[in-house]
Amino acid sequence: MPELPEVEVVRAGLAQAVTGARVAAVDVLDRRALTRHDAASGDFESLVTGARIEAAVRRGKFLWLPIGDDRAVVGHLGMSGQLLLRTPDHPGDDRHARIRLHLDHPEHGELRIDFVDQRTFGSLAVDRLVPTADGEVAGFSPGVSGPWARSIPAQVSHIARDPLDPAFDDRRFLDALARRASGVKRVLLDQGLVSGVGNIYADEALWAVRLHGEQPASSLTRRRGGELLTAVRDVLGKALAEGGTSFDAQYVNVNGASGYFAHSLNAYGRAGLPCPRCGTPMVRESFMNRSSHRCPRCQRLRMPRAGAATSTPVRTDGSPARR
DNA sequence: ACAGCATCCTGAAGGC
DNA sequence: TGCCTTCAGGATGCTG
Repeated sequence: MPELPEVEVVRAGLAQAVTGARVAAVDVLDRRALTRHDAASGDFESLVTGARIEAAVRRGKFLWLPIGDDRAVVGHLGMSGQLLLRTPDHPGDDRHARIRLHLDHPEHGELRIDFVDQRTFGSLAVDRLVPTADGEVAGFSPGVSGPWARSIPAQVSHIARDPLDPAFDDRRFLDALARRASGVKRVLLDQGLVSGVGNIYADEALWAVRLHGEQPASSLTRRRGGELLTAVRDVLGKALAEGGTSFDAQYVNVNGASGYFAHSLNAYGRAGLPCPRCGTPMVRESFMNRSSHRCPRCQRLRMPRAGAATSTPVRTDGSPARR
């Protein structure tokens, strides 16, 4: 389940069920689900079997289960991955079940985590934990802490903090925006700069602040950049409060239930439908092998005039230039 | 160093 | 019915 809100719903579901559990056995049904596992560090099954799960932590769209102080089981759901909590006797006959973790919890008894993934872009891996670059807590795992808290899986260390992380550095993000000539949507999707935002929530945030996705990031005023960041936080937070976005049974929580945010979408998937703000039919445009959705009236491209000093951002909110 | 594209994979949906 | 094309919420590695 792709973006931050959906991954957080999964993390929260796992945290309350599996923290303190021990891994009794592992079934790897499809080794393609281990493409991010470095076999040089040892066999996935033997590293996980017998381990005690300390917590469930998330940064952006990555989540991990610390096992001991310096290792974790890292998960990424890719486009279609699910982590489902099941009873030990569940048939688990899903066509796309890739990995099963059989757990034993001191209070909840026996249970199972099934990693199910149709398209196999997702994966599990055991990775070593390395100290965070800024020395702060690595990710989101409310109410639980331990020696692992300020460490991050090595393969996640290049991923930026997400905008809901208290240690997210707003100033650094705005500085980066000012330096990037790329379209602002592309920048929002760069997980090395700000994590957790994907195609849906990028379109939603851009709609909220009336920005065209191809607007050069460096053309935004600092103030517009700040408004965009606020909009990103707002849309992620609201989606999270509604349990994430689901269009079909593919995007579900650990119990297989869907979220409700699809009803609240203003831009994504609304090609041909009226813009909720001005009524103009929304358009869909091709972008990076996928789609962008926007209102052609509210979200216009405002290119800097040729010959204008590039250091002077253009106004992008439609208000008359002053001063 | 950065920007942008192709690629991994499976299944659903729509056109003919 | 069947075949073909297009599309899907992601990250990465390669190219220029």
